Amino acid sequence: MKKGLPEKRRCARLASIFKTLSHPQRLYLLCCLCDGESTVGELGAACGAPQPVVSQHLTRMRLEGIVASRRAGNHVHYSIADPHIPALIRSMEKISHE
Amino acid sequence: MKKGLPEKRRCARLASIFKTLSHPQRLYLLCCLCDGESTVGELGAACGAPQPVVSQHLTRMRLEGIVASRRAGNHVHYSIADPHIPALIRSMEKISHE
DNA sequence: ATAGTATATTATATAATTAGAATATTCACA
DNA sequence: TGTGAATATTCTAATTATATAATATACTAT
Repeated sequence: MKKGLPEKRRCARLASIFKTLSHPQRLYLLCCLCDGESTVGELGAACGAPQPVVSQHLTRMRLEGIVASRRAGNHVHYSIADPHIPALIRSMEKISHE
Repeated sequence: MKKGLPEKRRCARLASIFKTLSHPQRLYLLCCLCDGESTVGELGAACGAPQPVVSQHLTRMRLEGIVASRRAGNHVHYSIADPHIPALIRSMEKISHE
């Protein structure tokens, strides 16, 4: 047992974030949002998924605190909420280009 | 649709890695391994899980290419296989201390 | 060969996630 | 107020992940 290990409670929280990132479409949505905010419709077009599915994924990420939403008319704009996420995604993009 | 978005195939690969990281015990094991290689027994003691469970988690991470193993006598030493993982974990540790 | 220790595998029951379809809500505007 | 567009919610079936227990393998030393 070395120093500096995270507590197990904290591991559970971080694992939960990873779980939220562990779906290909959610990850793609997040990558899109790293370029700036988008509406649900734009995101759906970008990832080619049916609207309810996109909405479900966004809701899940919002509940996890990863993205935020604001309504403008009858569009809803989503954006990255946790400022550490883009760096995490950049770290991730260096991984195994196999 | 902006430039520089990862391909969907690549998102699937990266999401799979995230899924592997999305279990509290696996994440804890990885954090332990960031301090250097350890045997299955040491890891089991560190995270307080039964031996078969630890072994299952390690096998899964090995199949994903995240860790590697070498046998020495009847101990098996595990270590981080993908050199980008520690950076990914450090990025993650900056996230939401809630 | 036998016994003991360390690690790995398998089986199974349970729980969680996912896709897909249907429907509901919210808002703008005629 | 009523219609259409954008988004959200709910439900169900199918899939996948997990925990637990039992058992198997690999190696060392006697």
